[in-house]
Amino acid sequence: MGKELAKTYDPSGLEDRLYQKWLDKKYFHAEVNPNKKPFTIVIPPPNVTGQLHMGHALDETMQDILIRFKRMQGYETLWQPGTDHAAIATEVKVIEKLKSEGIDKDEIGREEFLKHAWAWKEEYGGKITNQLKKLGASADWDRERFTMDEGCSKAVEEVFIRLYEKGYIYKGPRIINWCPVCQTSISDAEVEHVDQNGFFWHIKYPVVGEEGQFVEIATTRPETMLGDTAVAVNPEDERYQHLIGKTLELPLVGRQIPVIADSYVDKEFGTGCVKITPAHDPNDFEVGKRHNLEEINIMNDDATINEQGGKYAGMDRYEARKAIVKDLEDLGLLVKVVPHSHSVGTHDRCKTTVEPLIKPQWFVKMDEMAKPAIEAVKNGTLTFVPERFDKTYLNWLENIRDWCISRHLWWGHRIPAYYCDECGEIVVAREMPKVCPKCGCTHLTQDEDTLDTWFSSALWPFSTLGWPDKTPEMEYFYPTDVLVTGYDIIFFWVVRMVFSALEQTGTVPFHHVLIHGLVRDSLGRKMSKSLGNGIDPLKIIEQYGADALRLTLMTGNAPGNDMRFYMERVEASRNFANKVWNASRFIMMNLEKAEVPETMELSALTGADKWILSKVNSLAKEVTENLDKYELGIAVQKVYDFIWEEFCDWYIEMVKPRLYNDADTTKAAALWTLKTVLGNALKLLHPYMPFITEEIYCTLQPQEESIMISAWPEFKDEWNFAEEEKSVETIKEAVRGIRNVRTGMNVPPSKKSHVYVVSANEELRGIFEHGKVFFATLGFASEVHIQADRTDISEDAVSTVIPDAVIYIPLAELIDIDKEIDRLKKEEVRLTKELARVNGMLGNEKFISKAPQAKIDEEKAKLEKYTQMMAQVKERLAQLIK
RNA sequence: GGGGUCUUAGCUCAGCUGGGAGAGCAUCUGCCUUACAAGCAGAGGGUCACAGGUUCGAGCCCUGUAGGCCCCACCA
Repeated sequence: MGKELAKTYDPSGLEDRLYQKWLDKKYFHAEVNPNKKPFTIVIPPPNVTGQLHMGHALDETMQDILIRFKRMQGYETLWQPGTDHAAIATEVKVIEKLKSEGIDKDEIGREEFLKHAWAWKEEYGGKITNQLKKLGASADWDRERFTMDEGCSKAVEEVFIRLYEKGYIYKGPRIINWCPVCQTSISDAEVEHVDQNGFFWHIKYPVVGEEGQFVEIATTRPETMLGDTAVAVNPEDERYQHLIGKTLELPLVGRQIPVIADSYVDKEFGTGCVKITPAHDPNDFEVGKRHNLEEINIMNDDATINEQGGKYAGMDRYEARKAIVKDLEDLGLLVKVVPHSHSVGTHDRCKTTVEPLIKPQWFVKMDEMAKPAIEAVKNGTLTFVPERFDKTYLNWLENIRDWCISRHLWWGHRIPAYYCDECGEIVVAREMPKVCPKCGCTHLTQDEDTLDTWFSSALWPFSTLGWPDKTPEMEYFYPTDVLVTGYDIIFFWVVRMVFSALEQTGTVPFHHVLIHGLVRDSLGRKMSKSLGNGIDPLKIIEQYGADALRLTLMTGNAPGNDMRFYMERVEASRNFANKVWNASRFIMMNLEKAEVPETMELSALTGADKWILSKVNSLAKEVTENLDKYELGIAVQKVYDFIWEEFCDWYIEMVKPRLYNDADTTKAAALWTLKTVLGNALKLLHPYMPFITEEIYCTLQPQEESIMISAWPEFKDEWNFAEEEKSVETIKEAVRGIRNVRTGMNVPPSKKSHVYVVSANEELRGIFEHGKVFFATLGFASEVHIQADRTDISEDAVSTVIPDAVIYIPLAELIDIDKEIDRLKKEEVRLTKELARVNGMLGNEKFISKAPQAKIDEEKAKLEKYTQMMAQVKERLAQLIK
């Protein structure tokens, strides 16, 4: 084709073009194909109105790597994409937008509001998926889904009805977490506990009928006293036995409340007397149930005090607190105020302090469904990678409480429950019933609330495949293979998908859960909007390319750990891309100048060719093994090292003399090897760096359509050359020795020197004889002599010792005998240490009797090697010192 | 209160089932060698937090200590 590659790698322009090509060719599209094995991943659906951040970039990159790897291996790979309606987040955004236009949500009403919300979704919904495309994500966009599309909504309805009919969904007044700002209930998982410095207010409640007698309680929330219906003490508490059963007068309110005994009270904490407010505290709620206490709700939905609060009605909860404390103080009932740090529940989205309130809500009963989900991990049907996260999962499930699924929102799946206007009968059904089955009334009203976002995302692995219908996709692609997500979402999502899938489909939704950590900023801080320290993946892509970003995200950190993101690492990745680019450019330049045979007799290859071929062969094996174990970072590190060190720094340099000499009979072999090894290395790199590898691969082999659909390299026995690998390693060691000596003496590359390799080992001399050319090109030798003894070598030659050989470099005018002796003595010290270690091991009877034979043999071989090298060093020293 | 995790080179981090301490960046020394200065060739730099234990052998396993981070939990 003769297409020239630019001198430096420039990803801009190239990436969009290649992505479009892949789309046009439908490479991402998966179809049910009985002739192939399926491999499926469902994307954790990003919020439909969201914006791509580094966390997504990491998550999607990992999935794309696995998908591309499996696709090349010949699997029918489905990466199922889609987005989540993100109930609260989206609703809040829409409300804000309407507000800015002067429109009030409540004025326009539900129907009109939803029109605006859908319009918003249409406008911004495509944004994040387009951003995923910039990353190179090879998801099957033809199958894109949305949690509120028809199919997913049908699945939601189906599950709700099934669970209701089974008795797993119930409605009841319970104390729930209420967000006064978002004006909705939220689940336990959405409550974030934050430590706050508050106060302990000690307050006296007078004992009725006993003038001057008080009970001292301590509270962090004095305003809730308006709803107190008892004071509790521990039944074992000697101090307060006489109080149990007595009646107190609630200050400011005047209500008479009993002193009750309940073991919930901790004798050691506070005063040992606890005010009980069943309507505004989850614990007190439980106590209240046990003692049949009245539940007095003192708050409105916006956390202002209601008419139950008497003179405080209308005040905000914090205003009321101030006023109440002040009034108590005036009455002389405030004993003291003690600073106290405690954890306060806040809404994870808006950070508002949650108000526990009693409200009728819908719940999912968890105890029964949790069991098989626990079992699935315990018996290995479902595994976490890394393994330690199964503890997080199990810990949550084993302590799970019923799941509050109703939300006082409009944007979401409306609860399919209908109430009879006459008798209040609840009917759960797919459609509004015509008549009430109980009283025959024809007026029913649908429940106003919608479902928790996670209720629909819990069904995502199968709702996207067509469930509850028995679709071919469900048959073929389900259960999915692996779920990739962050550890921060195990409770919210992973757990709920697992128990939902087990309940509805009878199987786990995926076999493995690959967990990753958070991407932090360079100082280790969480990237956040409020800190303004977020790094925009799209900006990085624009500047350095998606490949560089992807490589950065995949290197330098262990699975499941958080990583720090800093620009130096992106630059390092970009530099690697450039390295790959230039090596390929070099190879293509040479390929243009000569004919390269399609196939090559392996016997025509030189030792160096066989060495690198053998290396890339075992690399393919290792990388495949690592990828199979989800060791994505280790795998790419190996490819990186191979390409940069072995292939570029050694093989390409070794092969240059052959390329520059048209008379060289092995030139074709060199070209064939360069092309073959590069091709395989590119394939191994492709899942990580899809764009650059595609561009090079198709330029290198214009007859190939795409690297994406090329076959993944497999280990081949006939490419395994153990002997050549060893020989080349020996030569490399010798060359390194020569370079070392020369650099140590500040000899510039321009100054060539003779090199004498002296070895009594005939086989070794043979190897060096073959490697002569490498001493010349890589070791700056003008002449190379391989010989069995020191004949013709001047006394003042510099030397270096390698196993079974000594290399001499005569540099008479440069030699500094003292420096030379120093270097040899350093080597002597090193060898002495090594010998001591090896002798220590081999001299230890217990080592000999207990260590594996292979290890013993290894150490014996080392002993021999070091002994021999030591003899050479000593001999050389003797020559110099005499 | 429970659980998890971390402490390894100046910085950021790897180190798979225990068998001679690694990378990137930074630093120092040479090189504009016709693929690449976003590069090449070298060098320096670590009692692997501390204390015990198991083992022939521990950065890796066990126990404890100190410090950091995270998650869960109803201390009013």
